[in-house]
Amino acid sequence: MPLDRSRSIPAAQAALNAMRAPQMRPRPTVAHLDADAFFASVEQHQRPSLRGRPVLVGGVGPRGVVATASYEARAFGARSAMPMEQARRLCPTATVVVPRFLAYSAYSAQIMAVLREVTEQVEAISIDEAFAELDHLPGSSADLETLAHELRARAYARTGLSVSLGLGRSKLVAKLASEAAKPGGVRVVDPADEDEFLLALPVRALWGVGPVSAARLDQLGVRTVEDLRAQPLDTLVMTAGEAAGANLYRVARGWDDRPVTTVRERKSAGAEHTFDDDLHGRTAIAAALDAVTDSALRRLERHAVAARTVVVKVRVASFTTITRSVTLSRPTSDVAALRQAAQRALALAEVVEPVRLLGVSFHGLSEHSQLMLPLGMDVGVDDAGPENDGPFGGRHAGNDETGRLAVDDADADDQGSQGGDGDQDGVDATRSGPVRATAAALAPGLDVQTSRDGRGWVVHLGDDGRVAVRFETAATGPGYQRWVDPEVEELVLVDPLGPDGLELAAAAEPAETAEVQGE
DNA sequence: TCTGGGGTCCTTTCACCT
DNA sequence: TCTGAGGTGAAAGGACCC
Repeated sequence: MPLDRSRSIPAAQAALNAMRAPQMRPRPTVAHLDADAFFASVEQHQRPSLRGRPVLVGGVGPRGVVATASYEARAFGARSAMPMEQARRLCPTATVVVPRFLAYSAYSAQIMAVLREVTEQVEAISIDEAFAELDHLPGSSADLETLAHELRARAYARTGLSVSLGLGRSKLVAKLASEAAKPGGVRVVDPADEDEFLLALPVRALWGVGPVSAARLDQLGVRTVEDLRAQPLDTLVMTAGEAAGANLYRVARGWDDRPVTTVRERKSAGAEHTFDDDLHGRTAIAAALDAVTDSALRRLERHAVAARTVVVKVRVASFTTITRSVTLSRPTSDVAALRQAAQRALALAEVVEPVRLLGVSFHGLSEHSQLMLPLGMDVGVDDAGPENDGPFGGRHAGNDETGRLAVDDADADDQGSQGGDGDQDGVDATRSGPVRATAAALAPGLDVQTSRDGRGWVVHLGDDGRVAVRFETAATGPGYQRWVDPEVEELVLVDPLGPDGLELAAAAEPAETAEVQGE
């Protein structure tokens, strides 16, 4: 993790700092925990018939991609971010399911709790990853390694999931160590062994070096961290840019003194959707934008009261992405004003091609909202006035009668949306409490229940409207499968169970860690 | 092969102000 | 009054992460 997301510094300062070695921790007290194939492992834990079998978690629509492949599926070449159709071809025996973020959040919370039992300094960096600072604990590297094994065992006991732990004297090394420990291991890198560990790694292993940077470095003949260390600062800056170049210079030397931070400020919130079929025509695109804006508003209301900038993202059929934004004069929670700003930004994009993706995100988040003044006093990028009916008086269908964002409405609207599973996105998989299943609301992997068989999950949707359901939970062992016709027999969508096999608390707010998507 | 979704951060460009 | 330098903020695009 070479890029310091938490402490942004000006580029020139970064270059200057790059030349100085920081004061490093004396012992490998930074732990990085990473759950192995997290989404797929949760599925295998809750559905015993999937254990030891290839599982693909992701979007099931024609444009879906793989969020996580189980290790069994990886053996066939399936990988994260691969188009689902391609992964299916590589691994025809794989079971494909949509993500269930409510379940993943519950497992994540348990894993994070294991870390918090030994330190308050836990930094969750995604749903399945966290740093922990252990510098308050006495003892040698061997003692810390013993503790890491214990944490691993505790996480397994509590969730049934395998996690890997890396320990180093920096976040950089700890993260790379956990990667080296996978699957299901512990790796402690002592300061004395750091160079040997780092120098052999390919540059692509470093956080912040993606395909583009790796290709540029390759042209310099830089393929390993050892190659990287041989490069002067100015060469790296010319190759990767001011900030990234300075970071590469430091990372190549193992220089990283970033603290483990427990709080992070959210900068934006939004939603986007890739359509199964491209949208044609201004009317259809504008209508679809309203729906995406509503999804984004639901996310916004979970994280902030108001936003100032609305960014619209349009990906057209040729896969070109256009973004346009509208910044209001002040943050607002006025749903109508935010929706309208999104429509204005869309107009600025002057889209002529068919549209495959629409996204809306809100920036300039604020805990406070100010009244929107009517009569064009709210100056945007273009000359359109806010056209609302006065303070909080949105004309459009808002989130409540006042048009304001309802901040107390904890939802989990996007459960199941990862992977772009078309119109099934965030449907009833997300709702608390039983919901009568309809064909449109079902997707492979969702939790269902019948009065006759109890709890199960959707394995397959038949062409005739019937649903193949396997009735099992983590507690039952592998279950039986049978066809259910929802037209004839009551089939109910239910919330997932937690790692303890108990019902999740109704309308539970997903853990903060769950909101960093992906795995 | 045909490319998701939710984010953060960086770089470049431009407008505006002093 | 004109011009340029430098700072700042917004906008847009892109790389990268999980």
